[in-house]
This record gives sequence, C-alpha cells and structure tokens, in this order.
Amino acid sequence: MGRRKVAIKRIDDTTSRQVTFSKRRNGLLKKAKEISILCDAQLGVILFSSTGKLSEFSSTSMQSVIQRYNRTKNWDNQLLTSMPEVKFWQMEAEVLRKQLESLQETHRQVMGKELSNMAVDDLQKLENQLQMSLQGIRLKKEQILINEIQELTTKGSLLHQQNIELYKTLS
Amino acid sequence: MGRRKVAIKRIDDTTSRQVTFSKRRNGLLKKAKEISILCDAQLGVILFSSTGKLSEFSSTSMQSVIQRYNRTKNWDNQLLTSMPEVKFWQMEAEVLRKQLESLQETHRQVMGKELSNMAVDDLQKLENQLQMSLQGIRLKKEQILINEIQELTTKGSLLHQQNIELYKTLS
DNA sequence: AACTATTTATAAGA
DNA sequence: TTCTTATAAATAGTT
Repeated sequence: MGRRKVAIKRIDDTTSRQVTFSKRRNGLLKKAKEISILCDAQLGVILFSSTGKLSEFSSTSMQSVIQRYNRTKNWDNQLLTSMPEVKFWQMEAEVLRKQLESLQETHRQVMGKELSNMAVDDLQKLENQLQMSLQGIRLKKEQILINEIQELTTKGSLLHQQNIELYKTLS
Repeated sequence: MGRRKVAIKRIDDTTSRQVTFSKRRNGLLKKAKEISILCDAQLGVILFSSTGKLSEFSSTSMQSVIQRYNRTKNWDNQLLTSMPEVKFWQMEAEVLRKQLESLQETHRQVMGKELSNMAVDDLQKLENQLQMSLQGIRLKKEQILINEIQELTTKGSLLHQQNIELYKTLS
C-alpha cells in the first residue's frame, strides 16, 4: 500500500515508527468511523502511541461501549466486582511476568550460543532482579487469594451458624 | 475501493449491510493488529454489529487497555487506588514494566547483532511455545484457587438466601 | 466464498 | 508535519 511492501513487524527507527503511526492512526480511525456509519455498528477504538499519546474513536460514548463490552463478556459479576482493582493489577502483573519469562528464555537461548559480545554479567544481574520481583509478586498474589478464601470460609460458617439458630427458633 | 465509490451513509439493505460489515470488520481488525505491531502501540477495538455480535482486537488484554484509558481520562477512583493491595500491585506493575522495557531494549540490541547468525523467526516461535506452556501451568494452579473462591462465594450466597427466607418465615 | 475492477491507503521521497 | 506519487491493499459489485 505504498512504494513498496512492508513486513508487519516492529519498526525499529523511532522517527519512521512515529510517522507510520500518525498515518495509520488516521486511516484506522477513518475506517472505524466508516464502518460505524455504513453498517450501523457500535464501536470503540482506543489507541496509545508508543510515546503514550491517546487517540480514540467511538460511535456512541466510549463508556457505553465499554459497559456493553463488559456486559457481553459477563465481566461485571460477583467475583470480579468484589475487588476489581486488585484483580486488575494481578492480571497486569501476570501479563508482565509472562512477557518477562518469555524474554528471559529467549535471552538464555541467545546467550547459550555465545554469539554475543554483550556484557553477560549485566544481563544476569537484571534477570536476577526481575526474578526477585517476580517471586515477591507471586507470594503476595497467592496470599491475597488465600486470604480471600479464608475470609469467605469465615463468612460461610457464620451464615451456616445463623441458619442453624434460625431453624432452632422455628421448631 | 471497489467497483464504484460509495457514499458514507447507512446501508439500508440488511443483507448488503451485513456483507459489508463482515468485510470491513476483517479489514479494520487487520489494520488494528498491524499498527500495534508496526508502531509498538497499545490499542483496543470493540465492535458490535447491528445484530449485536461482538468482535474485538486488543494488543494487550482489553481490560488493561480500558484501565489505561480510564486512567488517562482521570476517571480512576481515588478511593480504590488508595487501597493497600491495589497500591502494592500498581507499584509492582510499574517496576516490572520499567524493567521489561529495559530488557526489551537490551534484547533488541542483542537480536540486532545476531541477525546474521540466528533465525529470528525460530526464536519467536520458541518464545511463543514457552509462553504457551508457562501459561498452561500457571493458569491451572491459579484456577484451583479461583474455583475455590467461586465455590465459596456461591455457597455463601445460598446460605445468605436461606437466612433471608428463614427470617421471613419467622416474621 | 471467490473474483476483479476500482477505489483507497500508504511508503518513500521532497 | 504536509504534499506528492507510485504502488500495495482493501473492497463494492459481480459470479
């Protein structure tokens, strides 16, 4: 769609990346607007550039799109709304952790072949730091889940006790 | 972009509208994916057809895109972010994100030097495989705890309901 | 679902 | 950023 065909992979050069972003953002938002009008569709597009700038388009209000999305996904039910923020950050940390582990593994592969003249020690230090943080997160996360279970168990037996008392009162 | 130019207004004929929707949806989601890869952008697209069917694309998890959107719009809840657990996870996620960026940068440098010797695609495949298996293991573990919570929550509300009924019977 | 004639998007260059 | 233009890609109407 231009002077030459481009492979779909990250553009390394920062300037080119930003120029391409700017052009394609316009194209994407235009197409989003078109499909919403042509096809009477409700949609929302949220777009952050690599520099963090937000662009958006939505046929109705973005909040209504998001709400419909959550309703469709059944993601505003008991468990998640009990502590949505905690769950969110847990998910966020989980995603980050996976990315890190994947990257770490690749690094090990690359380093294993000893084809690089980079400072292996520095990478090792970084990996170790990451490992520490990850361990902390895992423990904390598990603790939160376990606490939640404990709390629910306590509440459950309280309710059960109340039930028993009520039955007694009835008979 | 077709046999003839079309005006951007609602397509009255239902069949045509649905066919066009289907075609343009594919195009839009493809372009969304491309800009996220090419330009290292975080984005989410939520799309409901006029018949109510949901299509979506997101570079990271849709929830994280929505959360970032809400944060950018200053729509985050002060109360919620002041919760200690939430603060903890936010901090951890922040630290991890920075470290991840740092490692990614290093990774890019390493890969840049290794391009001549290693097949990037093979590494990518390896990354994907690893990510998959890690995901499987960790999710299973977590699922056990979450199931337990779900079960307790269900039991709890059952008991609560019973209590309410019993109270009614008493009065 | 495929097929193409056209329109549209966009990569590179200015 | 903006414009120009050659070319790639998307897609409207058709089979």
